[in-house]
Amino acid sequence: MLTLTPTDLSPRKEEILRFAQELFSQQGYAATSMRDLAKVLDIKPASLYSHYTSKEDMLWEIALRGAEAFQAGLADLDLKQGEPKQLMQEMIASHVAVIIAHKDASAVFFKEWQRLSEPRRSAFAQLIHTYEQAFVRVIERGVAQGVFEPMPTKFTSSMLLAAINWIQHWYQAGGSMQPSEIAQQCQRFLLAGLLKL
Amino acid sequence: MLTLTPTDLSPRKEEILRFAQELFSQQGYAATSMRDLAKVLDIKPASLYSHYTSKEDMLWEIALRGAEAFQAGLADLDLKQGEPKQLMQEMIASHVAVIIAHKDASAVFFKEWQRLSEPRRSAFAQLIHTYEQAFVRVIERGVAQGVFEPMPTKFTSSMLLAAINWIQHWYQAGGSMQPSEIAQQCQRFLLAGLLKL
DNA sequence: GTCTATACTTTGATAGAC
DNA sequence: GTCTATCAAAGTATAGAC
Repeated sequence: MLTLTPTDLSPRKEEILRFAQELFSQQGYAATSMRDLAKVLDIKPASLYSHYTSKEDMLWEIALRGAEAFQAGLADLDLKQGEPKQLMQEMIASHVAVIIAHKDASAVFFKEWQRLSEPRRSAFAQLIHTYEQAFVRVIERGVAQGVFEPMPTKFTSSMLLAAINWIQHWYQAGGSMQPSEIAQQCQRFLLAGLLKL
Repeated sequence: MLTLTPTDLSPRKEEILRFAQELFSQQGYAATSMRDLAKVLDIKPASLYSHYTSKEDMLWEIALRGAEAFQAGLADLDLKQGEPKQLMQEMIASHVAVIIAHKDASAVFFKEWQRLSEPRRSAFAQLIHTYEQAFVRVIERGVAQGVFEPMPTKFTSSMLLAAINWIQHWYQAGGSMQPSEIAQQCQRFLLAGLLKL
């Protein structure tokens, strides 16, 4: 059976995972070798296998942690009852915050999970789908209430998330825009596309 | 010296490139082997080298063709003088049209070019930058004219393009939305984020 | 937890015949 | 333009000592 929640790891495993995340995020999973990873950790490649049984196990662990972070961001929101406009603002803010706080894991959540082999790949696609559905539902509710413009809701929802996801490969801590300003600009730009004129 | 425009290719080279595009787009460049490519072409791996001297040469050729397609889409527009709102609508329509007409090359233009080695990688980054600058300039002009909302123009421009780029990995010919409807929805959603209220 | 040593596989690429 | 045959390098992973 497939476990869909991250595992508690020893400090050393955590440390290795942090470097793995960074490399997978920067160069891509397929283009990152165990030798590359060993080099940045300054150990021999074989030593990695005392901690993880395979490269894919690392990818899987990183992906699960990413998924959990995004889910957790929505956990405090009242997705069923909240007023769509306000709720969507909060969801956007949460999504931005997770990307900034977990930049490397986010890259795996967005892209690199596709390198997982079955059945993990399909299971993970399902986790992503569930997360995205939360956005679709709120947009649907906003349209139904006449607060949002009529629109293809799945299409728009995915486009909105893709717009925010771009922040992942642009953001650098210490850049010219503060996280709060980034979130604000996302809200302004994206809400405008949803709201009725 | 580095040539920055695509080469005229023999029919056979074109055919090989079409399959290479498809695999690079679907699985990623790094995760696609020459053996994979040979298999879909139903030839032996070694035969590929009668046409291309390396795997990276294919990637380079595909990337250049992608860049040319996006550039060409803007060629007929009066980027310097056009009225920003109208112009941006046309630029969005062009960008969408190129993605749909060159789905696989677009994936390379958006992502896989990063696997190029230097100096090609840097040269290509410059091509992309130039293309994106056209969007930035028009947005800047719109803000200056008071037609668009005040905003961080580079940030917004990149976010806007990222939103459209998502279409690349979503679009399937014969899907529920027609290309014209897709372009229309992009224009509606994204222009709203630019225009002054 | 890391090492040395190594097995085995996959990969990009070349040489030369047809 | 494709084949067979082959290589060297790089890849993932294992065994067993310290």
